[in-house]
Amino acid sequence: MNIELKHLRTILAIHKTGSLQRATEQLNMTQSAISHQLRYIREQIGVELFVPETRPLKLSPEGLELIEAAERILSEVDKLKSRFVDLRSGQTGRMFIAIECHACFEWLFPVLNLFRDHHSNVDVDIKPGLAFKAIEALQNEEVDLVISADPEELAGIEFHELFTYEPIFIASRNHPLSKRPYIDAEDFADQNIIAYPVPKERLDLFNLLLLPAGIEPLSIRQIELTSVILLLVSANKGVSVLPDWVLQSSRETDHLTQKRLTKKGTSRKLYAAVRRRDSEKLYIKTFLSLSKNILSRLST
Amino acid sequence: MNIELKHLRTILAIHKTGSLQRATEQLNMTQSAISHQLRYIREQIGVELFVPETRPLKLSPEGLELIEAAERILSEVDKLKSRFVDLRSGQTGRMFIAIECHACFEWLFPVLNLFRDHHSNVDVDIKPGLAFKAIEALQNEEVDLVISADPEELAGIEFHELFTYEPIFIASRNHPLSKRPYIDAEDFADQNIIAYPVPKERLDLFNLLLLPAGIEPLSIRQIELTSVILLLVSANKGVSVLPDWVLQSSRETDHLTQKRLTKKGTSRKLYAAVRRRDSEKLYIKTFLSLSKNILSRLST
DNA sequence: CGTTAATATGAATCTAATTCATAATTCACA
DNA sequence: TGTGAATTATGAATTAGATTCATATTAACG
Repeated sequence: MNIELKHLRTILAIHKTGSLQRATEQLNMTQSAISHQLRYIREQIGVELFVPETRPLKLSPEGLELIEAAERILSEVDKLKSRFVDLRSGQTGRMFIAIECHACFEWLFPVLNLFRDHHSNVDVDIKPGLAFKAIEALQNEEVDLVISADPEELAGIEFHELFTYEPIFIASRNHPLSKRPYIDAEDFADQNIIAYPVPKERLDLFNLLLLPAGIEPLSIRQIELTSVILLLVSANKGVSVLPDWVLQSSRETDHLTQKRLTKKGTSRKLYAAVRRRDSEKLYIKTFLSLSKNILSRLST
Repeated sequence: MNIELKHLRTILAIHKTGSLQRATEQLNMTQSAISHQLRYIREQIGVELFVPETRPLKLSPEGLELIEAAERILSEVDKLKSRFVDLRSGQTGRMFIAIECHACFEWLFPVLNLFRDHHSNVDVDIKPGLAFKAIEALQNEEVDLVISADPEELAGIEFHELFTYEPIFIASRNHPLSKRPYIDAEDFADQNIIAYPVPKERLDLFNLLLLPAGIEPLSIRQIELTSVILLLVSANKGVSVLPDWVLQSSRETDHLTQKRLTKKGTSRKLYAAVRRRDSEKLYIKTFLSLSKNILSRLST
């Protein structure tokens, strides 16, 4: 027995209009086509759906059952369709975020709070623990957006620039380096560094200064939470380098000095990577736009 | 956007087998056909269902949603299909009964009680008030079975003989006619008749005797309920003619005499009319067979 | 990195749905 | 009841669309 949705729609149209003739308008088919189809359906299900030789067409009890089931099924299908229309247009969807950049929680949470006001239908989550494989996870569709500082050329992936920030040296007010106008690579040679627990090459300090200069600090202490890093630095247990936005938005900077790295200062850019296919989605655009403006919001 | 059940089945098969190649077995199609279909579906819904360039094929979040909906929809369709298989085979269905014959309640209820044991899935009802238009209602599919004493040749309608019965004259023990060995048409000329409230031509007494003989009784009193007729006859308010089975199964016959109509007695047959299309249905067959045997059951 | 297995693609083929033309029914109204 | 108008059914011709075949392309795994 082969039934297709097309057949259910035909039966429904015949029933609603009361005749094959009038159903032609709804279905955009000739009366003949409808008649042929009706016969096919009758053969398939083997049960008379309409009382024969009556006009207007009257449903048999079996036909009535079919109509009821057909309405249920078709409405379910319509729901599915409109769901996909929404998905396609970005009215709704999933936005799982991977962050390569450890400090990014600081601005990401405020962004997501704003985001929720615009797109409460979008299923948002932050997937930690993907730090290194984040872009791979994006290609795999395990996540839908990656915050990264290292854009690459990849098929199907787009990197959108979010904002530029400056990595800033911090130390206790009592620290010897707090006298300097700025900090250079060599200054770290005898320092205890406090940093996020990620490979060196992904820390701005190493990336921009120490690795190019070939300088190794005295020690590196790895700390997960930004506020703990600030605490330890305040207590003069070491020095650190954090993005300027972290220091702007934190309330625990009273006992700290902040210095530029190198005389001219340094800068890095943050990017959001998404699959090209997703980049037109409304909620992705919203997210990008909110992210680009978040720093000015945080500083006010 | 055009989606058919076929497409849902294809997606489901691909997902379950994990590859187009293996889905060929389930779907009985070539890999090429499946690939073409998959592309068509993608175009229709405009959303990537599988993560591209991965093997084994992995569902995208949207694809997962589709699968879940597809399973719901297809299971609903399967339910509908098996419903029709049942309907066609007569495992289930509707059996609305119209009775032209007023006294038939007497044996119909016992039959339906037995019937329920065999076909609890069948929706049974007795539709009163259709007395005259019963066969028409059968053609209209308002009812599915008619108990009738007057078979006709009608397209699409079959009359199945149930049993033969004898219309019997009853009167009070004190009634003058109770002395007679049998009753003839002329005997009714000065009698008060008690009968069901139906047109004369549908009463056995008139049908068989009085109309052919051109005899009019003194009066006719119309009474709905069989037990009330028996009561009135017992009380000598008039005489009546009832089918033999009524008298056999009744407990209120003590004060009555029963006489044959005419010396040789009379007989009538009862039929069940059904639409030809329904006559192969299991439950219809069961009903016919139970009805044919009901009289012997009642008399024991 | 090459070999193997799987998927995608284009053209050809084939199936099945639709239309066209027309016959057969049914309905309404005289 | 019969007659004309409207509706449905049917068969053949056409068309659309689904499937296959042959083959190119792409991933997977040693």
